[in-house]
Amino acid sequence: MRLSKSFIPTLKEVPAEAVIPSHILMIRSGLVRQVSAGIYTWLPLGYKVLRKIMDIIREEMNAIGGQEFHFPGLNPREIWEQTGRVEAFGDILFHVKNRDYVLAPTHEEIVAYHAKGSVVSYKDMPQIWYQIQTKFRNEPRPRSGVIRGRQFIMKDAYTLDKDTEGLDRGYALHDKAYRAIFDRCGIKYFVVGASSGAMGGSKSEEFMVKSAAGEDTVAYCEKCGYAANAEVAQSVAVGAVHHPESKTIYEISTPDVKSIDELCAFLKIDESETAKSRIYFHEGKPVLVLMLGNDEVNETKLANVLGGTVRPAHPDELKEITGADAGSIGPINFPHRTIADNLLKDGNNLYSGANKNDYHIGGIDLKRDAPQIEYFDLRTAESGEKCIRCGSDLEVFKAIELGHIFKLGTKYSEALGVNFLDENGKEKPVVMGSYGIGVDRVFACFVEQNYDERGIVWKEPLNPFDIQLIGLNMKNAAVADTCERIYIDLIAEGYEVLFDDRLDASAGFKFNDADLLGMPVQVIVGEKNLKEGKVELKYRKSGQKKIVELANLTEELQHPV
RNA sequence: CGGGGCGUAGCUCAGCCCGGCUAGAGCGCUUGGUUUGGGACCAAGAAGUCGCAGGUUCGAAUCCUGUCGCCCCGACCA
Repeated sequence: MRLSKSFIPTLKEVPAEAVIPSHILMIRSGLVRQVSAGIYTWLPLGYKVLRKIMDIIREEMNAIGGQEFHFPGLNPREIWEQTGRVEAFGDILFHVKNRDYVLAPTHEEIVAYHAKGSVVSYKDMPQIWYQIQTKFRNEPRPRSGVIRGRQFIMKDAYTLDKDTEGLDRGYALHDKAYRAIFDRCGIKYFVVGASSGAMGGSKSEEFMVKSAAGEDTVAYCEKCGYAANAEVAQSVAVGAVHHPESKTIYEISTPDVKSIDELCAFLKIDESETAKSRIYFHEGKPVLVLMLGNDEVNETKLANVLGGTVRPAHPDELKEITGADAGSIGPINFPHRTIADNLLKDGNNLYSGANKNDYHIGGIDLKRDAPQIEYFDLRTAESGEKCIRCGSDLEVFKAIELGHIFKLGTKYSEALGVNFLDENGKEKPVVMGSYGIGVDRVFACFVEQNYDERGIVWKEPLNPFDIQLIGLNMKNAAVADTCERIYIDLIAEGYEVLFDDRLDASAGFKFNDADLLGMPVQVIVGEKNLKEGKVELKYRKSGQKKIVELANLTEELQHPV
């Protein structure tokens, strides 16, 4: 393709609305353009790559027996009422104003609609149905370019089975297909077991990519693959020390000491000798939560332990409950339920608040002085702690969700009456699974993982072109003629070539554009080298350059360095 | 929905606090010429109802009110 005739609007300057690298580069290199918040046009070069991603997805979905559909984006609201999801989605669901239609944010309802009355016998199953289609969600805050949009492209698949064993098989097939898809796209990812949230159903796994732009926080062990959402992640951390001699408790005047850091500095002690108190409300009653040192309370774990929901106490409530303000609260003589993190279990000679402003208590032996305490895992795992499975270092970081596979079960088939007759002539609801991939996210994540200060660094197989052919001075007849010949030859060899044939662009301009666009190989034709019958090859990733005989060009291209 | 920021030419921004001649710069664009190995140079030019609406004022990009949009943090997130 000739650059002079292509619509590839590159930008030298960073667009004001973009913040994260992939978003900036996707706009700067003319792949996408924003139309409105969370709404993007895929420009020709970007769409070319997007199609390559979709082709890979198609191949792998077809390989596990998937059949491609194209479901409508516009759905009758009535179907969504039947599963209760108009209410469940709430404001996220787009409603059409002049008809009783909604814009589909996913397609379980439509799949169930088609299955009903058509998939009627156990002999009709299993089925794997999928599509690659635009989805609509009225996100309250679109962000990070195409990573969270109001309109996005999703590959969604659905399995229909007669029993849970069938569902297990379909689920396993998708797990395999997803790994193949992300591997082929050249994306570094990991898999996290997750709760299935509002989708309903039991088991689910998320395919994640590490990224500062991510919306989830996960703990991950590279060594053994242990990965968990930070809300539930466990880790091995050093607990409170049990000294052979337990001191007796004593009160210490600690004027203006409010935090653990200040307490440690004031008493010249280590964090591991302190216990931090937090007051939460659970079912209307206060609960003191005691953590080692500066460990943060994990509210998800706390809620799981107590059952139901919890909320932190307001500052004005603290005084009433404890007799002190935040910073001086402690477990000794605390009149309500007290629970503590496992790391404090054997602690003695600890320091904590005295429930009296500006006073702390030292010499605490929790077993002796607060025997009523119940112990649970309540802390949030942090980087550098050890993996509970293999003991290696655990890393906690932000991640983007690329794909999610769910065992739905019979939620939708029961709601919509999608039943079949089994071997015994007994009527049963179809067992469903649901499997999504954010196609635009695959694109953005690839860019997040493959760029440098000059631009995107494409690699097989997603690269939009194999080669960028650069004619440095196209007004020079020898350069122009040689470029034309190389262009035709390379295409004949089967390469996809982007030919920078612009007449008026200067050399530096073309070099910078080529680096920004990021094709794996640049073939550079300039007067200087051409006089000696040579052209230059530049490999985008390494930056390595090589002057080669024009006659040997195609051969050289077959042996990349 | 809470907090913060921004809206001036295709893009990036200055001007606004402290109202006053004809609203600016760089990049990009058009025309002509010179250039061509790391975002060239010279000359001439086109391009903005200063987001929108109302108000204050002799006078508003600038002050006030409202409204819409965009970005960031948080909440939310199959």
